[in-house]
Amino acid sequence: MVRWEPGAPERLQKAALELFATRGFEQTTATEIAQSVGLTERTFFRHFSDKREVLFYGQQLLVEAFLAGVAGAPPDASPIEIVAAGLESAATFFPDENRTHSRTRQAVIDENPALQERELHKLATIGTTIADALRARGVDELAATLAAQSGMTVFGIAFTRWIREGETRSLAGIAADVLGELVTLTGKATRIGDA
Amino acid sequence: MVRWEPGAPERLQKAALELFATRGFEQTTATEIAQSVGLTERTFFRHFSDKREVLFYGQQLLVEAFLAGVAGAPPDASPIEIVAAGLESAATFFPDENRTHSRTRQAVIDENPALQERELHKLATIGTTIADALRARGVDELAATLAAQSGMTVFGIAFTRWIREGETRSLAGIAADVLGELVTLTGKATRIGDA
DNA sequence: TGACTGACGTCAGTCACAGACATCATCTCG
DNA sequence: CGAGATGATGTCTGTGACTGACGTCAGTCA
Repeated sequence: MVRWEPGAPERLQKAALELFATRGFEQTTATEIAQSVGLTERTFFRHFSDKREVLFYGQQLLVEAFLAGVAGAPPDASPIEIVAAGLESAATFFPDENRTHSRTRQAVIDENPALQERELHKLATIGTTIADALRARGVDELAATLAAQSGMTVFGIAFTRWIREGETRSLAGIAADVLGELVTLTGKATRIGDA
Repeated sequence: MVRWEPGAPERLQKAALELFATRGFEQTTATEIAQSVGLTERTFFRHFSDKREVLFYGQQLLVEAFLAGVAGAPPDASPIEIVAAGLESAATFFPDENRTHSRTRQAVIDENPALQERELHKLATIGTTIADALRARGVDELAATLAAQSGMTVFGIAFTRWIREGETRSLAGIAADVLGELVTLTGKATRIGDA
């Protein structure tokens, strides 16, 4: 006989997404989420630092996937190539079966500025972590920051496209294309940095 | 005989920055800010949609400066070159006399995640606006988004460096350098997008 | 068996924000 | 010149996000 149902964070996360998707983020209170899975508001805030965080549970795994890709890049790879390796590795965290779920989640985020802020902050934090990893590999400060943040830009754009209705390509494939486009784009800046 | 002192938003903004800088953002209540300039909490929230927003008052002018630069770019300029023009124009909004003030403000933001979130969201919003402007010039969707977001990345990095203790170069100069470095970096991605 | 721990509940409090309504100097127009 | 419109403000009141302090109790382990 167990005292509580196990997996409180997961149950809260699932219930929260469902409620947010139907009623909207602001129209859903933390108390409602907690009660819908037989818990109290206080317990909700023990698992998640704030109401928004429940939607971002598990992001640490994405960071680790990214870093694993960075670590696996060949020693002579350029910063952008290292980031490309990170992107490819991170993309494995979003298999095509997750597309529908990701779409639902993103729809909720896209409807609420507060959630967009949190998402951007998460991406920026990952970018900082990647930049640290690049620096640890000997990349200089500016190049590391630029490459890492550009990688986050590419990831964000690729993810948005991966989510699109009718899209069938894998996230990794899209990310590679977007990164390629970035390279092409900057290559056309003939009047800048052509040193 | 006037009923109220004029310039309520400006007075609130000034007082808020001072209080945030001394006591910290979270340790300062909206009521305190308002009372310090002889107003009430309710009036504070009439001028600013939330407590964080008081630090971002006037960002619209930055957007307009950016857009003016974009509009002034030659018709045959590449997306990156257009963004470069926008950056140069936007940089004029931060003359060197403002360095100390910007430094103080940024120190407050850097200490609080909630403020960082707002800042990132503002930057992203500007990026979206620039992307729209690029698309209006005929740049395709992906290139416009990539160029605009990259521009925001460059702006952010350049601004951080402009703020650094001991830095004497202008923001425009630093931004041009950072953009050049981005072009150089992506040019080294020999295994990617070399189509 | 008894102390200990971990996950939870209860209670009370602070503060960010928002709606409704009153106030009053200034402005507008007949 | 006087009545009503206007706009920025104050007052009052409520909700919901979060927090600290404390109590509870099943399972663990010495």
